[in-house]
Amino acid sequence: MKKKAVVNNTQVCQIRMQAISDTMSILSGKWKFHILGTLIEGNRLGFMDLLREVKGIGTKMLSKELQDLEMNHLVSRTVMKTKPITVEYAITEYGATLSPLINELAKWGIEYRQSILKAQDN
Amino acid sequence: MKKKAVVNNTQVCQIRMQAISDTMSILSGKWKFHILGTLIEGNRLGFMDLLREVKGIGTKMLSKELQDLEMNHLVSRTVMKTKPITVEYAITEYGATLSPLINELAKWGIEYRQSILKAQDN
DNA sequence: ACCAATAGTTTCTTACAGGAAACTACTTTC
DNA sequence: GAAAGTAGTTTCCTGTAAGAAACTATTGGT
Repeated sequence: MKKKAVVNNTQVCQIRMQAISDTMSILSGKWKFHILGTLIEGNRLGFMDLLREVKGIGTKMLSKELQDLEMNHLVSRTVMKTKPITVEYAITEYGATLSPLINELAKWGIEYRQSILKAQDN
Repeated sequence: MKKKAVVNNTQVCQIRMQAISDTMSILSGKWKFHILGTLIEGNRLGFMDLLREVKGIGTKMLSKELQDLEMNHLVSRTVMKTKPITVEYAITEYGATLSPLINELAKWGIEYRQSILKAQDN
């Protein structure tokens, strides 16, 4: 009798797994959370502002990541008719729905650090 | 007057960013969430069980990812004195603290799918 | 003796992510 | 007219993630 998968073959499980993959794929890469976090914090930033805020990122990556985020409607891009032209990036209403998730990530990471410190005290 | 970063230079912000990086680094890779989700669902699984449950993964990746998770105390590995030897992997108490985060990821992904379907109805 | 199942490790190869630096293009300021 | 600021793009290079396949090693079943 061959064994089969028994845990992960319920439909609810499949859908959840797929959903997690979707989310992670949209937020993949080294910089997405930094950019989103920065835009949630200080709304309406120019390209050069973001380049300064998101420490370590280069123009290529910033440009590419912003395009990804814009494509997924998490960030809006507005060209202003100033001279020289400036571009304003902002978090969208939809992008703001990521806040609880980002908070969970931050919360877990902070607690993780604390648990390591505690473990070292022994 | 040179512009400086103004949004992300508060200490709270720095700590949160670092925490998010920590979390993402611990959960990095294509398979971590699948493995953790599977172990949360069905506790105590053998290596071959996981190989069957986590669809698409190979032995090398499963082995490596389990080592990572064990190193970070999210998963426990117990060698049973059966013959032939079997190994039981289980989520730790600490690993279970990831549940809220995993739920948020799944929730957001499911809502994302629904928002795309709605947008197509227009 | 041979196959199947346990739990991995090792090797080889490929694809992609990401970084550095140079470049485009326009405008304002000195 | 040169420098500096706006917002990117392009090219070239490298390290790592990941997959496929073969291999080790032990034991049980027929």
